[in-house]
Amino acid sequence: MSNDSLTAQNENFSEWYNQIIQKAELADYAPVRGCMVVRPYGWALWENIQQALDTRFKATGHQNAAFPLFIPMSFLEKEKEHVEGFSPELAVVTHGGGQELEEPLVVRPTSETIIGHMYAKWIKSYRDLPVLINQWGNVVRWEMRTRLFLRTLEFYWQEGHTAHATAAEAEEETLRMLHVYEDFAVNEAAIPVITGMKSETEKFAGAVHSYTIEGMMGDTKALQSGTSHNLGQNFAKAFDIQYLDAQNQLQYCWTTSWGLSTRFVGAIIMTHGDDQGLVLPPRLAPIQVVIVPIFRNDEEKQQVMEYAEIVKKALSAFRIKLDDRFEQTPGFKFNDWEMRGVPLRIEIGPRDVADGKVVIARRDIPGKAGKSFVELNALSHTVQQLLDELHQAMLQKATKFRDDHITAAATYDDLKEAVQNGWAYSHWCESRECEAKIKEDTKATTRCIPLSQDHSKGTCVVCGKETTTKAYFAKAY
RNA sequence: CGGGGUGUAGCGCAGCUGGCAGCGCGCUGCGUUUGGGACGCAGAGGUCGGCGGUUCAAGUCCGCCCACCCCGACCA
Repeated sequence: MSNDSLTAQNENFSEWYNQIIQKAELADYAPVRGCMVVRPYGWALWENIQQALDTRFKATGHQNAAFPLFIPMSFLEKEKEHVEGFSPELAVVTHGGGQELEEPLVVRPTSETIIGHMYAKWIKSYRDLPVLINQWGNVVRWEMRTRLFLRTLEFYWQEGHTAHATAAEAEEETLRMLHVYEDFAVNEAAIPVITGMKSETEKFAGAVHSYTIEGMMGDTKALQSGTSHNLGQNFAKAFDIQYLDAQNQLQYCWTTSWGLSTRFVGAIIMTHGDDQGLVLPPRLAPIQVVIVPIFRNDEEKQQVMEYAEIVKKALSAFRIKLDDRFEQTPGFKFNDWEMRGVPLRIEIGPRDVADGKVVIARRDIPGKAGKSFVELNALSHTVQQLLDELHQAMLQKATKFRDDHITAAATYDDLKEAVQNGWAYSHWCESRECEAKIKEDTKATTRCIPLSQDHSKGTCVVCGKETTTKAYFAKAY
């Protein structure tokens, strides 16, 4: 909307991020501290994320359902680690209908407890298992410091909750959904992520262990972009989720939970954005192709608009918008749509009408270099091809950026240096003490113990103890 | 909760030793424009964060309060 220059550079990254969100009209601040208003353009992006995930959930046998926003306080208190983890950030309702409530209600920070309570009623036999349910909804966590999309008091997400007959099945499910998130991130959002396990200190409150997809943002900080938890029998025991097995023996279930939130919108912004603004991954972009008509007089306007309608029809398989704002100049629109991250722009002027062609400009390649002429009859095919190329190019660029900023740090000095502007990948003895020392000295935390690693022998980067485990260390959002 | 900062038009800001409330962008109307952020003319838009004090006179000086932002602590 204005010609203020933006720079996606380290010292300005935070400012850049906020400006992009405002200017691209993704979200706005609500009149309540820490609360976010998601605007239509931002919500359209979220809806595409929802759809991409939902398709994958259905394909893996999950069903959607809805559980209440309010949870009795006593439910939260049933799982010890869970309540300890969440109590500082709970919003509590004490009054309803003008009267004080007998028992305070918690606005759900997550739904393990109430869903666990229901599962206990629903599950009686091994024949009832597995239960595979997902919920789309909103949750509230009273965070001290907030950032749009990344950490807000209220956020939108999906939370999957499953119950299984055996530990092995639960673990299988936990990893299956982790890989669903990985597949989504890579193949829909063009965000390369590292899949791994969270350390004991970083895991979900109440989980046996937690997995994460970890992404590197444009300022090299890490973002936990989705998580999958193996809850073991912790919640089954707290909520009496039991079943009779084939030998008529009463058994506790094994449960999992997994979630991905509107935080992922922040991941998209911070992974792909550039000095011009947003760059949206083609498969999730609310508008994949925008048509900008160019004309000088009424006669040209009529010709160009007629032609533009034909082009629009030819591309009806895509999410397409014809920018018919006559009061704005083409140059303005070019910049406007670039800022909003639209992957492809089609320019149609009198010359193109005469030639039976259009100009297509790629968002990821600035200026003339990203423009090409395309014949009308090859248009649909070319657009599909370009969208795919764009996706691949964005994935490659982000992958290269990430790999260029990961250092295999063998010594503690190397690690301290590496986490200043990137991630360190180092041997670690898995002790809380060494983890805490790194955090104390550098503000970097263990991001994850990656699933794929060679388990070569080495010594802990902090204490020197022998280990075959490596982990990523980085500053994080 | 600690440290720092900012509150003046929708947004971004200027406003000095107190003296008629301003600028840029945006917005409305008309006209000319339109292949990389157009231009002219005419307009609309204000509880200067709030309360109190000093003064002939306060956006400006003093006191208190409030809100928001940034950096910490804390956390997805």
